Amino acid sequence: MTPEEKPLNFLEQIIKADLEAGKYDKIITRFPPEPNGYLHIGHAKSICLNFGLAETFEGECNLRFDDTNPAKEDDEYIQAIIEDVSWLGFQWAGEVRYASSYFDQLYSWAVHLVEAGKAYVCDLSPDDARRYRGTLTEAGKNSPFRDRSVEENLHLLARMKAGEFDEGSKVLRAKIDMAHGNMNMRDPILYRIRKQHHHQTGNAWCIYPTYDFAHGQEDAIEGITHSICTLEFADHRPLYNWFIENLPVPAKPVQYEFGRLNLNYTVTSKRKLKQLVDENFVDGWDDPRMPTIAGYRRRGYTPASLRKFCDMIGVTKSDGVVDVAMLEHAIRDDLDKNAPRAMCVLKPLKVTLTNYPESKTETLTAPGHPQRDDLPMRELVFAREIFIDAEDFREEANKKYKRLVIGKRVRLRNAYIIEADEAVKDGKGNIIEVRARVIEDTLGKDPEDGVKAKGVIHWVAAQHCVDFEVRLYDRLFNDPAPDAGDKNFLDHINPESLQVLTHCKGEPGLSNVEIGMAFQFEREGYFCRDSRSTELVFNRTIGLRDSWAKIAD
RNA sequence: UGGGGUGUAGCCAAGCGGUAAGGCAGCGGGUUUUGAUCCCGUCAUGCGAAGGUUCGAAUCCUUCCACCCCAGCCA
Repeated sequence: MTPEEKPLNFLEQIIKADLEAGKYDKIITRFPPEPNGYLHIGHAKSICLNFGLAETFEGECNLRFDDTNPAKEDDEYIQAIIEDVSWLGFQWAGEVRYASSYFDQLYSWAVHLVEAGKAYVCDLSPDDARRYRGTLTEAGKNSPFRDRSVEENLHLLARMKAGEFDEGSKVLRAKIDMAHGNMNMRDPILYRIRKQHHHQTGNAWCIYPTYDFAHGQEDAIEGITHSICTLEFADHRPLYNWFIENLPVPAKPVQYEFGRLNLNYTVTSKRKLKQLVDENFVDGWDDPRMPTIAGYRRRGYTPASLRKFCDMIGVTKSDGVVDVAMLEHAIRDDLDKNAPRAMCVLKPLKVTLTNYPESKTETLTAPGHPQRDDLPMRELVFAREIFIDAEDFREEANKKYKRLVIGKRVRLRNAYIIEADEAVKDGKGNIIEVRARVIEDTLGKDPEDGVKAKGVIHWVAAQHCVDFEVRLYDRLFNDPAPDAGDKNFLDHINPESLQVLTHCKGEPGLSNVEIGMAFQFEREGYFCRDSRSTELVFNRTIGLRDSWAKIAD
């Protein structure tokens, strides 16, 4: 399907209609993360949505940190988030923005509500406040502090701001309706006392606005036209609108909600991801097994693959669970088209070519990519002793096995056909070497005797290869829904999510590749050079699709 | 017993009264010096259920059912 045929999602339909109706000259969206953790794949969906909408409709998208809770936030997260959004390939309009830079304005709007008799200082303790709030099916009751005079409220609010009260002793609440069916409308809290150092404003404040009181007003200040958030905020919308209607804001943004991304075999909850990091189940926020943008980056996923994935899954209001196979498809698709090929033997088994002279070597050339001639050719050295993968040899096998078997032939990728003669074993019966023969004149052609090779295997010359470590990553969880119901996600961590292989043997060209550089190790999968190791280490991004694996078992 | 939201194939998802797009996964076949890629074919008489309106319903109406979110001084 060509791009112009692609159906519009519900948000695109709304925006298109708004623009056609002349409601806006230009749309402005925003991506508003709280800097309390690293961004994960679910955020990637939101980023692609918000920035994508701005791109599609020639509008703008802001990057704004929703930093209203200093207790959970950290500057480290701000830097990481900025890097991740940039890496995905998006550019925000103007400078990075902070909710905290609007604190003065927010405070004066709080005063405005107090003056209008629409907000009051409440002394209820957190426990009492909960009791007064009622339940899902029973109305709450009014706080005994609800009818304080405007003057008293003004005075108390000023004293809260001045730091005269303890944390938890007072809050500022909107005066709406304690019997409302929507809990968010039962006199929601606007300000709470937090005597905390803030990463942006330092010690300037000891009261901080809540999400509800801050978010819509931030949107209004920035002239956001379409404020897009996830489904769980849908019942905050009436409150969002209440503030917009009761405050002298410079614009009237509208909130829309979409279904957040859920991925099977994956956990996407900042709290749980933080726990994996803090309790050392993984190596950090950018551990290649983490579903964080930083993790995918280090794993070898490309920005294009993540954007393609977000494009594939669509945007709707239904909450489903996307099959992680879709993500894997997106990265395979990108890397298949773009990653140069190389050969790497993961589990080396020596093969001696008995009819190939000991002193002889040949330099062979191989294409950088089978379907692309714009990628440079590579040079391979062929010699008497080579390594093949232990999995590619069996003393005997049935007809389905298309690799090296004694008495049978196999094609060495980009080189000769060989035929195996015998397996050499150690005292315990382990195969330690295979002795084989090169079939003459089979470089780029079939043997003259007409006996073709059944399969193709990869190899490297024993004296002309690079030795390095390879990290084989697999999914972090072995349960499709590790945190469903009352399951403990930690019980479903895949013990084989990381397998470290040392002394893997790669072709010579791999000796000096850039950090992050991606390759397809032919017949194995896609790998990229790890960004945190000074030594040569390759991370497996994803294996090749493997129909043999199904036949084999 | 409250409020909000969602139900189209194993999964994601088009569809907006004119007779069920597309992708992922799967299955079958072809090409192949990667058991990859690529190509071809196949995969919902059916749209949560039951009624109704209509020449015609996944689309409109009624009732019912299932699932998700909300009782933080988190976002």
